[in-house]
Amino acid sequence: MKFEFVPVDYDYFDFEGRNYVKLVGRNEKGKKVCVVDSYEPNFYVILKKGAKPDKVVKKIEGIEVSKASRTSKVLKTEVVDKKFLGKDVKAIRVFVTNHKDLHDVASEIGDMKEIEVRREYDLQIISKYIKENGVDPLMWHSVEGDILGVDDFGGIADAFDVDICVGAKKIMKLKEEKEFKPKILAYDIETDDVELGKGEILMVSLYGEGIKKVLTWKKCDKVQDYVECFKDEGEMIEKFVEYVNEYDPDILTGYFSDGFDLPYLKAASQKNKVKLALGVDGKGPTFTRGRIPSGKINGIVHVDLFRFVDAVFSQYLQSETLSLNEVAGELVGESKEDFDFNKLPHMTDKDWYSFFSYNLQDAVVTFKLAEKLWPDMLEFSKIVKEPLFEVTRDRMSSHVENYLLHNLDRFDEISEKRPGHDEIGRRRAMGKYEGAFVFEPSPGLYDNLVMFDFTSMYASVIVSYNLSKATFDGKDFEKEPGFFPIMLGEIIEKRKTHKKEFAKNPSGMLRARSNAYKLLANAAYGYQGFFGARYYCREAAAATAKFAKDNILKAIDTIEKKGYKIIYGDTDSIAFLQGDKSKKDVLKFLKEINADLPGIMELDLEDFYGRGLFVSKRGNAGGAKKKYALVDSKGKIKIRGFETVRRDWCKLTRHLQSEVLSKILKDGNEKKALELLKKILEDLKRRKINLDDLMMRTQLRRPLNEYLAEGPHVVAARKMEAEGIPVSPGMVIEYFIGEGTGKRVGDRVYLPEEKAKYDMDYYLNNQILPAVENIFDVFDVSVKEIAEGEKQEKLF
DNA sequence: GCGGCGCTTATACC
DNA sequence: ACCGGTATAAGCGCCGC
Repeated sequence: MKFEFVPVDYDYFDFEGRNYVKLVGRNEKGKKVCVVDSYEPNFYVILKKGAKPDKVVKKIEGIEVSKASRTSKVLKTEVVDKKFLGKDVKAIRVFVTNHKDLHDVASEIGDMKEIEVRREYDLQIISKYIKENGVDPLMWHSVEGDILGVDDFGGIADAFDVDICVGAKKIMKLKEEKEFKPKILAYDIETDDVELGKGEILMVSLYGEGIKKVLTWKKCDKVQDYVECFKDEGEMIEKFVEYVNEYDPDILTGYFSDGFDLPYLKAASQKNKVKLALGVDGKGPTFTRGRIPSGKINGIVHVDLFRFVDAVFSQYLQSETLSLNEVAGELVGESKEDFDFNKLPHMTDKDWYSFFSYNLQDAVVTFKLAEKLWPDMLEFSKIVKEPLFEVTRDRMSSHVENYLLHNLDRFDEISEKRPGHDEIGRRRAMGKYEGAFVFEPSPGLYDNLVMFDFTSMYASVIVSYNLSKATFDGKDFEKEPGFFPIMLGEIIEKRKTHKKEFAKNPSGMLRARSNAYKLLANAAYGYQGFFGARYYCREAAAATAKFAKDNILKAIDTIEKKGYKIIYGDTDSIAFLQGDKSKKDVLKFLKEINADLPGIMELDLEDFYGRGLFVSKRGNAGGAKKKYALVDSKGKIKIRGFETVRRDWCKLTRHLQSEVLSKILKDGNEKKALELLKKILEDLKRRKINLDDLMMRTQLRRPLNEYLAEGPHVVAARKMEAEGIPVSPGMVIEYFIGEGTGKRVGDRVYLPEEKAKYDMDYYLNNQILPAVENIFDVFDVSVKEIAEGEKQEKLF
């Protein structure tokens, strides 16, 4: 039979000692299809320059490796002309019966004087399959094959709960790009104890197209039509499984579900002795080990949206935490409902109804977030050619590496290996190299600023100067363009093209595509300096930073020589005074600068700004770097580095400072800002400030026992633990400073629920004054004196 | 008991 | 451990007096 097919989930299995890849996806009719394809595991033995392959081939062909469960042997060899790190090499491609034994066979070959290195025995089988067979994730293919019968592959067709199971004869990518819309199902659980296995699952919500349910066993009124009630936890879980199977999703998604919902469900199903048969194989989820366990379900892609957001988007989001509420609020404009978990021990009927509603809303929000992020997941998957499961969990370094890996064949390149433990140790011990240039500004309020910035500076430096592992000869970087800079150049080019297309014809797909290329370009520099990278090259990373620095310094010099006054600059941006020049003059000058820039490097106009404020460092006379505020021609204010944008300062401070900056930038003087400050000082002293505005929020970044210094947030976290609230790394700890006698700030730490008077002096001297002091200093206004004055007035 | 200072820690910028 | 270096600043904790 022949049909169209889009692979969504990739897996492999062994049959009679050989590897087969199992693809699960949809056909053109929307049916769930499993396609079994054969795969020939192989790796390369790269020969030394001038070495003859014959002797090596002979040794290799006789190799057999016996393990407890199977014997793996070399099936065939091919002598091939390839490239390795840009150099022509002769290599022997070694085909082995089982992928899992590649490493052992490679070791068995051992060191022969003819052999330079062995490579590609350390790649994932699925990655190699995609790379060699070209069956790319989420792309439409035409498949020719036979429906599998009960006798094929030990009867796997029967074991899989899919519409059709086919043994592939031929799989070809379709020429035209066709849309694929996955069936997404979102879920969320609520428990009475957040610690895994300790509590019970009170309810499970499901939300997708045509499904909207809360399953529970706690409260059986038929008040909300979407609530279904069951006899116990086990029965509820069984029904959850049934609904998932019935809905037959491509994607089952949760938020933090790798770390919470799915493992909790698994533990609860074991406790209740019910099957969590979510997979098409009728089996429960498995958890791959790693820093964070990943929950895998056979034939369905389990997507933990938190992982994807955390790994790929977090640095570009405004959200101060990656909670579902904040992230969904920012990305889909929808937020969660409120529920007070303190009510749990004594729930009224009404409390239960609002709890159900809350639980449902979480699944709804998760579903909407999944729909919103779908174009991004899809594009990342298509671009780096890795399955959805991996793509939604990989960090940017892996994305860069996968992009390289899946494009190596165009360059005839054999893949470099992953660094081993010792190599990683050596790389990490190397220490830092010199990085970016930051211009020290003179504190002051400036009118009419121009900001230039280099587009994708580090990436364009890598391309323009050909900086990479394969183009480094130990001393200099070669002229002949290497595959890394070439690919990066393509990435930058594609980003440009898709950005333009998007501007002309906006769509979620184009936005996501353009964005994915942008993120890849931005991560390429860090990748070469990352100790875990296959194509790690410290010299390339250091040279990138150095050439970037040379270029910004040269541009600054050019701009200065033209008669402009430089105000600020950081890494790839330069701010200077427009002076008496017209915007047209500035743009003409920009063109002149661009004409002299090397390679693909490009200086761009970032914007014109009406005013800009720069302050001094605390205690020191020098100008503070990475701290400034600008206002553009539309009156939009851009604040960088100030306490306003730091989540570890209380709201009162942040709001006040933001208002102060805004007034100063808009009015051009400090008068109104000063009035505002006085009002807040007054409110603070009259104890009129809301406690919520005084809450401090600091992230716990390691387990409590690993702290050498006990900062206020660590004290707060210990208090929480003492009260039975579990704390863990990553949590944002909330507390306020109240009155007390202790010497340390930490001695006066109170949790939000604790009853205490706020420490007026602390909030005055450690929050408000420090945040506005340097700003008013620019106008020679001493806020210390003003605060003192207020005190005097009050006394009299 | 207190001020100074180095160190630890969190968070931001690009 | 899961992309890099540069920078600000608070608060702890130890030292010397």
